[in-house]
Amino acid sequence: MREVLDRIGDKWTVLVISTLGDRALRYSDLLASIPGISQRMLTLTLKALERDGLLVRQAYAEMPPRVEYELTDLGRSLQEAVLQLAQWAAGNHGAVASNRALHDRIGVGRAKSAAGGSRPAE
Amino acid sequence: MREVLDRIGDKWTVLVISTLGDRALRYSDLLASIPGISQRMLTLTLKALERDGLLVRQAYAEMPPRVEYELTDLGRSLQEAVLQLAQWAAGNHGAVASNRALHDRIGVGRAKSAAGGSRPAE
DNA sequence: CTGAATCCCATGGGATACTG
DNA sequence: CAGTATCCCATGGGATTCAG
Repeated sequence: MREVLDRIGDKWTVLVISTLGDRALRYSDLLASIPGISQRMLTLTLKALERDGLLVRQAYAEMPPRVEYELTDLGRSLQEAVLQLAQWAAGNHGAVASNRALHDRIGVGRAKSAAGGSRPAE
Repeated sequence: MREVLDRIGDKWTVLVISTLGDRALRYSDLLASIPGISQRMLTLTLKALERDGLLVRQAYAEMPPRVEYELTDLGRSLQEAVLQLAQWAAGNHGAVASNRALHDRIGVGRAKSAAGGSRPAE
């Protein structure tokens, strides 16, 4: 459990995994598709993922050079689990937001049930 | 997607969520059940989770004081998604470890297939 | 285009001590 | 017991620059 967190706990890892669907993407594609990520973080994240066998790096000796990254079967299996979280987020971030707003407005103590705010969507 | 990560991306949040099963736990229980967490981090994490309606805090005016934390329905729905990850970790951390070992030993470039190392378990 | 290397600062988070 | 407050350092990570 602790191990998965040292792997997933890093947000960039999750973003790369979820961005990399079933298709292979180039370095520059990933850089553009993940808003806010820096070259440094993308490179480090890709290396770590390749090291763990979650994705493979394919370099083509062309001009200009082209490098593609693609999830392995192992990586895709992790992606599925990650997608569960994404779906949860999509379905419940509204409830979370309203709970937060209520909690902040009322102050600590009385935020018991925000009109179904604490009930999951899915 | 980015929002879920600012919530899940923090390892302590995930550990608290997964530790808090269907039962309510006291502050000291959580502190003991989550190896490595500090008082500070536990407190901050609990506050954030309560704020978002993922758990409720129940204080009993006794001596000595007792405070229990329990997941809300919303929190439990998130926990299910988190458990998917935990199961993935349990089933595949071996494959990840062998991939990593192979990658480190061989050096970059040739770690193609570690005897099924890149194939998911579940 | 795909990186590697360096600089440097913000913050995450541990240790410790104090309070209700 | 259940926190809160403070100190303080390690690291995460952005910006920038250089290289193949």
